[in-house]
Amino acid sequence: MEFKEAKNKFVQTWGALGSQWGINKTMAQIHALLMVSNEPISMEDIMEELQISRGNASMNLRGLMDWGIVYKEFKAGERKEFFTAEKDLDELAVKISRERSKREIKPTLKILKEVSTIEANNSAEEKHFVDQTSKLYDFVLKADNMLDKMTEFNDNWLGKLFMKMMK
Amino acid sequence: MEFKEAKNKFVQTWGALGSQWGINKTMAQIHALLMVSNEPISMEDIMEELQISRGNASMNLRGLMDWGIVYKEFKAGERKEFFTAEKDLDELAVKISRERSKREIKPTLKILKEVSTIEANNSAEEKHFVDQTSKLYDFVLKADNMLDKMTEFNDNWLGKLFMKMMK
DNA sequence: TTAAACTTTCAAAAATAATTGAAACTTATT
DNA sequence: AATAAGTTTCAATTATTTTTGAAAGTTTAA
Repeated sequence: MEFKEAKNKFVQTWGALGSQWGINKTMAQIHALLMVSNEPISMEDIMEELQISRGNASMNLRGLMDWGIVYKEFKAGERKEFFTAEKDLDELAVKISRERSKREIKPTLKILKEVSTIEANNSAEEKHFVDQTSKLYDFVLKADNMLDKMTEFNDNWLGKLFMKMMK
Repeated sequence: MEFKEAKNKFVQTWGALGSQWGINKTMAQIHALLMVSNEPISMEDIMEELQISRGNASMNLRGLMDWGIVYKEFKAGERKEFFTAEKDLDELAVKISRERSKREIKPTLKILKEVSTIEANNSAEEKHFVDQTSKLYDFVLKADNMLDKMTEFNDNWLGKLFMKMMK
């Protein structure tokens, strides 16, 4: 396989994966492209390489910047903007999990708390509902904390020790 | 908040969350409904409660069973089929992570290996591509293994120790 | 201040994904 | 073997999400 083919395959795969994870295809593709590029890329080049419109490129780049995983760069003497992706994978994982926690897990926890604290009458049905949603609340809270700790301690001794233990 | 309202809120929330994670809304809603129900539910009841068609209910129940998180049950004397969800959350997490690994991570690793092992010429561009995709391969492999180990040891002493360490 | 270079926005169009419903299929009962 | 009870399938429809492209907005430079 030659470079161009490999690069294309990577971008396509990352894009398809994105869809399965609720991220739109183009956004994932742009990210893929920036990840494997050794230098900043202009919007023009992204449009060209992925064959997408200016509007599409603009909106998805904005989206990636909102996630904190793509940055704008300015090149001396150049008028236009260039973009780079966070290339440190540990850092990328931290940012993604922080953001997902903020956007999805925290709001879900709020709802779970609400619905699990209703006054159940003594029917088995209502008791089970309260019981199950409470368990879910605890579980999600635990998972969220764990993920947070794991990313936080990612590359320190504690994390490394854990990796060894789990081998 | 009264029971019916809470239940509805939970089902809606779980459904919305599903979409963000690449699971279709109805599938997530059916799962939610079964999770908080203390007894098996028939397809009729699911259709009624979620106001969906027979075909939709059938296909999404099938999907949930393929994930291994919903089971068919037969009630003595009853002709029709009833459904229950896996209610043990640790078990649910294990099944979901196993399945996602099989469906998404493993195929991705295969591609990453392919594209990261091309013969790079000595341009910085190609070198960076190989380097970055190799790192990505290692990272994804490590994460996949970790998740596997974590769910496997979920409720044994090692897991519990880890939880304590991370507090 | 004007014009050029570039970016953002957003309503309309296109693409994709989910849903319906009725026919085909299965299984159990008489 | 015929019928009834129930389930699955899938082409057509409907709903949702993404993309386009051109107008409006910004910034820089002469």
